[in-house]
Amino acid sequence: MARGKVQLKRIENATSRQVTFSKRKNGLLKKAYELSILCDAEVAVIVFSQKGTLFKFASTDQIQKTIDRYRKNAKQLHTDRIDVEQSKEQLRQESANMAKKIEIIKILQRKLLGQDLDSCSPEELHDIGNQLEISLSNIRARKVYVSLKKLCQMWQTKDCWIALDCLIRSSGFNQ
Amino acid sequence: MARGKVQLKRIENATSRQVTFSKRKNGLLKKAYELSILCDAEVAVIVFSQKGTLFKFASTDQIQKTIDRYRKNAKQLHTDRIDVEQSKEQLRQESANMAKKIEIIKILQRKLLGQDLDSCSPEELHDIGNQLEISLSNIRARKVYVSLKKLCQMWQTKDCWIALDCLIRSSGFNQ
DNA sequence: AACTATTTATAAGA
DNA sequence: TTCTTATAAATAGTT
Repeated sequence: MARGKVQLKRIENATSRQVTFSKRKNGLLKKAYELSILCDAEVAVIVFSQKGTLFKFASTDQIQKTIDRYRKNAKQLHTDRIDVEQSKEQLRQESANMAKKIEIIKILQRKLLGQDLDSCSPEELHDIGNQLEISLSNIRARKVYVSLKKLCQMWQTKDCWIALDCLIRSSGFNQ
Repeated sequence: MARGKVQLKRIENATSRQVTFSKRKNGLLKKAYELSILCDAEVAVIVFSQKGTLFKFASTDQIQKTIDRYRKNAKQLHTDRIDVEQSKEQLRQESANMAKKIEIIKILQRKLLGQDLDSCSPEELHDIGNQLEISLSNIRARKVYVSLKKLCQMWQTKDCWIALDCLIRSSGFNQ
């Protein structure tokens, strides 16, 4: 813009380029500042020199923060996203595992309920049958225990005749 | 910068301010472009008009991406985060629900296995006992079916004597 | 949106 | 780097 028009292309001479960078960089930042003041606009300018030095201008705190985020480098934001995705993936995996677990439990459940037995091998039929026998005997034992407990309580409260009646009935029906 | 020096302060006249904004904004972006070309620098400029319209310049892809993030506007980023948190929360809820489901199933399972019966009411004991009886009779029926099927196959393959032997044994032991 | 008088920015030289 | 200065660019006020 002075002493000769300049071609819009990379300045080959390194020194010249450095000088021009310094001048124009300052000009750009000044212009940005003026624009923000005169027109009450929110302006942010980020300039990296070839060496990697950062120059910046920001008119407000809010954009300043955003620029700070830039300064921390895009990688940080990227990393954050990856972290979020990973934790979501983890949760998805947990869900999937639980779903499998539920399936497995349900398959056994159905067999214990006497369903889907055609998918059982003879050995499995045998094992489940045994387990059910054990379960049933536990159930029966528990019933006897519950009945006797009730009976004892009644006996203690002197409801002798009612207790005796219960004893007779439970031996006949409940078991 | 022409027809009178300008005071570096907010232009009060709204129209004037708008016009100046438009002109200087273009000038700023042009300068940024020139700087990036002439000096091979990485330049990004972000300008928000008073209305909130965004104008930007970026010399490279890498900063372009960062500027795109700006363009989404801080609110958008915030919204994205909320969305992410919500979907994570959803997954957490699903997991929690599945965990509950597993617990409920397991409680019944344990009872079907004849465990934890002391937590059962007499009615529940009765129901589970009935269910187990049903399960057992299904198991027995299945065993009979499997045995008979095997027997029929043997009969068809003319293994008469073996079949007969099995029949005798299964009636004695397997059932 | 165009014009243009001036101010500003800056390329080249010192 | 900084200063100088001729000249290119930008732009404030006007049309």
